[in-house]
Amino acid sequence: MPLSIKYDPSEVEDKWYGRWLAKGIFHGQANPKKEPFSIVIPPPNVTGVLHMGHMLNNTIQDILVRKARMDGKEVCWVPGTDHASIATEARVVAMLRERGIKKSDLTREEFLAYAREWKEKYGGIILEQLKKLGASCDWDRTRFTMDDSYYKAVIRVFVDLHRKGYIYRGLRMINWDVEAKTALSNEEVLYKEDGEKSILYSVRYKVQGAEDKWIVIATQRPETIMGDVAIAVNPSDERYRNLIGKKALVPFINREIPIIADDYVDKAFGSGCLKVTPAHDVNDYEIGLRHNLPVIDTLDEDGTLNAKCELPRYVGKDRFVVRKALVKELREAGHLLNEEEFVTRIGRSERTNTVVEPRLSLQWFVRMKEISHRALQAVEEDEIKLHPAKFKNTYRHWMENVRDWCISRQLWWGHRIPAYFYGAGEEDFVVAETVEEAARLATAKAGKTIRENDLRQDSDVLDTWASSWLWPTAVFDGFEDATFDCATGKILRSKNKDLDYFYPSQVLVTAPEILFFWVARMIIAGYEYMDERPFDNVYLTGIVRDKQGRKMSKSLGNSPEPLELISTYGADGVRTGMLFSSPAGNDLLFDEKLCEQGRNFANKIWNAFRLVKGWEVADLEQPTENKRAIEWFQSRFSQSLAELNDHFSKFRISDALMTVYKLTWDDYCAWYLEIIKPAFGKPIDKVTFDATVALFEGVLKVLHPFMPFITEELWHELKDQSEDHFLAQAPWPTAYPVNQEVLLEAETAFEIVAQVRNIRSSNGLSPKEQLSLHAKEQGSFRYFSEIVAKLAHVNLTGAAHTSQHGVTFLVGTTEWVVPLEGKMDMASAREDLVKEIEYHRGFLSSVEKKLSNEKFISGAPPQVIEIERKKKADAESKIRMLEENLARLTS
RNA sequence: GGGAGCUUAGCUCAGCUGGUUCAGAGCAUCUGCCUUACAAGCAGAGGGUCGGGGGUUCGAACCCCUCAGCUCCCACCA
Repeated sequence: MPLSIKYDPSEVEDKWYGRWLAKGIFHGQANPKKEPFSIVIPPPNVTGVLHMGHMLNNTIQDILVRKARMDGKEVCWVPGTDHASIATEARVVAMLRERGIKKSDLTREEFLAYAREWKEKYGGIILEQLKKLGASCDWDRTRFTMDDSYYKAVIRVFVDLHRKGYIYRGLRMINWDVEAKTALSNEEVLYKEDGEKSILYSVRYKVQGAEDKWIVIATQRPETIMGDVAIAVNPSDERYRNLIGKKALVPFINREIPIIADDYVDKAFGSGCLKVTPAHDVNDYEIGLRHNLPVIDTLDEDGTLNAKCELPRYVGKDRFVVRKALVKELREAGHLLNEEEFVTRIGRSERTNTVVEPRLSLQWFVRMKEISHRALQAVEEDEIKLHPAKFKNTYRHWMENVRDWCISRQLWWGHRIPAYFYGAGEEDFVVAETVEEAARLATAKAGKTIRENDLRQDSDVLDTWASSWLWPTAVFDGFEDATFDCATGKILRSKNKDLDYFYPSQVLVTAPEILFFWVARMIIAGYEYMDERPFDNVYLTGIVRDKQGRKMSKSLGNSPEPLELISTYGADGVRTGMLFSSPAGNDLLFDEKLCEQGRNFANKIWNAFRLVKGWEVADLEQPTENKRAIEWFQSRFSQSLAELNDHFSKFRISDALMTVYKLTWDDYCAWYLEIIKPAFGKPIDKVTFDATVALFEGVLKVLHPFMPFITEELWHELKDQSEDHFLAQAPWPTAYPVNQEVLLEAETAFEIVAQVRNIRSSNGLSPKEQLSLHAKEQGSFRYFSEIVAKLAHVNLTGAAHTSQHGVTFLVGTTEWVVPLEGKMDMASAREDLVKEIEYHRGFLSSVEKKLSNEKFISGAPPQVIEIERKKKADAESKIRMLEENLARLTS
């Protein structure tokens, strides 16, 4: 059956993926005879679907992993998913809302049952999609951050860090949704692009102890003035310097508050005076801490004012109602001096669209400074290398300014904080892995019997990153009872074979935007629990954007559907397409044309295969040019291989692909196959054929990490391999001896061929027309005369007759002539010569200028001067030749 | 506001320690080809004052200063 002219990936891909899986070649396990190579996948959100970012990220991981497998390493790429508490909970809430169910009407257990149902339904999708891409993960090891063992690990770590004093409970301003009566994460607070219109009110406060002296503040929240505890001015503000240290009176309630100085205040904004309300503003809270001010919380959790506002007429009324009424009162009392419209950024709840209220509450924190200095050092000293290295700066800056990490989230979907309360006091709690243990500890702490039923577990869950930061160890069950020493809080790696063997992993491939959220914290946890870095290298990919440079997003609708791309262009085509323009750390401006280029490349390989496969092999003598071609390609292949290995070692994956691309297309197809290709219908000699297949095999091998499917298919077709012997497991090729002389001569020969083709093209001569070619000097070729003759369709003849009309060209310093009696376009030949002479004259004069510069002669090293002298001599002789030719053409 | 980075061909990017592997690659463009593996292709060609200005040096895409533009991260203005 004749082979199709086009490569069809559809059947090929599923076939080979199935066979690889069936044979278990992606599974890795401790093997002391081999070097380990492991990667842990950045776990995608469990309910997520594959997007272009995943495609890029996982393609890179797969390339690295497949290369390592061919390098003979014991490879383990651990896949899995993240429970993604906020994202998943939000989606479950939305799903319930569609069904007419409100989260607030459900108990925690009911809600979690829905969430689990959701997870079961959608949880595996993204991993199945990764298989379509060809991802060679060790699927037997698939993990989920809320698997029982993983859950236990997270809780164990919380307990351990608390015991070590790294976790504490503290006050923190959070975003509060007064309608849903719940805290919101930053991600759930939305800001309108251009802000929202609001009114800035100027309100006067009486200065204590001075007749008719007032201080004017600007606020957009007059309803909070009863919570004021100070007025702040900038210390360098001359206008108010004499007021610092005095007191002011809050309107209506006449509470005394100090006038203080703080750098935070912007002299130019409003009146330059800021009312400080620590309970209702983050910055005010910070100022309050600095100046030791009290906190007066005048708002209840439903957004109404409480008794602390000291104005009974407003207690129980909504903050916006109060604002309106209070503005009226202020105006009537003459305290309102000005109202102006201005645009401000107001946060609204993603869930209820209500204006978010900053609110103080008790949260759990990790002390980051204390726990993170080894992690900073590790990157500083290149114990962990970032690629590209420019991210070191960003990393350092963050680590040096790291703030305590708030790890509690007011959600249900996640790891529930293992703190158990037994009394009303702030300190009446214990932290324990189990409720039994908690009861025991509580009894001891309280000094009286506390039963499990008397305990209330903290209702919050942990930040998602407080589970995923354990990923590199937890996926290997590092925190299981048998290997975790609860007394020291260290993992005993010798008791866990897999962990001992595969940790640390060789590389982590992820996006720079989670360098801090995730990468830095994994490093911290790695040192804390393993006493060792979690990975040797971090490869940071860019963001996938569209052609116009916009981030790909659902709402813009500019993100292609990955699976459709795969079915249109083939997985190999999409993989290479994504990598054609994707150096580490650079954003990828995605264009479907790149996938098209990838598909075309696959097709090119396919057709090379068709050509070779179609040859009839005969027991002939091997033509010289074939022998030379084989020698040359072996050297060329080895050169590329060295380049390729170098690129891989530096994680320059795009460059590696480009090397393979050019080796395949230019060197193997365009030059090598064209040289050895027998005339139509003629057989090829066996020696050449066998060598060609062997060389093809080498090309397929280096292509395989990038294009696993087509290469596996062709490898089997080409060599009749047994079905359960895979290219995916074949050893990476080794270099042939490199013959520099052959390489150099090939370069010259190919340039001559191109020059002759150019002459045909500019003189309108057919490629088939036999021409002759000769050098001005003898003995120009040692190996390549037959090859030039074949490719350029020329007869190589002896020295030129100077009288002949012909086109000449220079390659290196040798002059070549193609006699074209009567067939040539004299005018254009002359024009070309004149242009070339001009160019060389210009070049010559710049060299001469350099050489006549006294300072250059005395300052530059001798070899540089020597090079310049040679340039001068070469240019002069070229000009001489060209001028002679021009004279001949003109005569 | 604090920090980091970028600017080289129409586009996306290489360019390591300052000098012949220095001005490159892929794509796109233009010209000619349906030449028996491939038009998803073949052959050939054109294209850049290395963001502007200044400096250091015998010599600068590369080092320093400065201006302009862009991008990202963190904190966010009562």
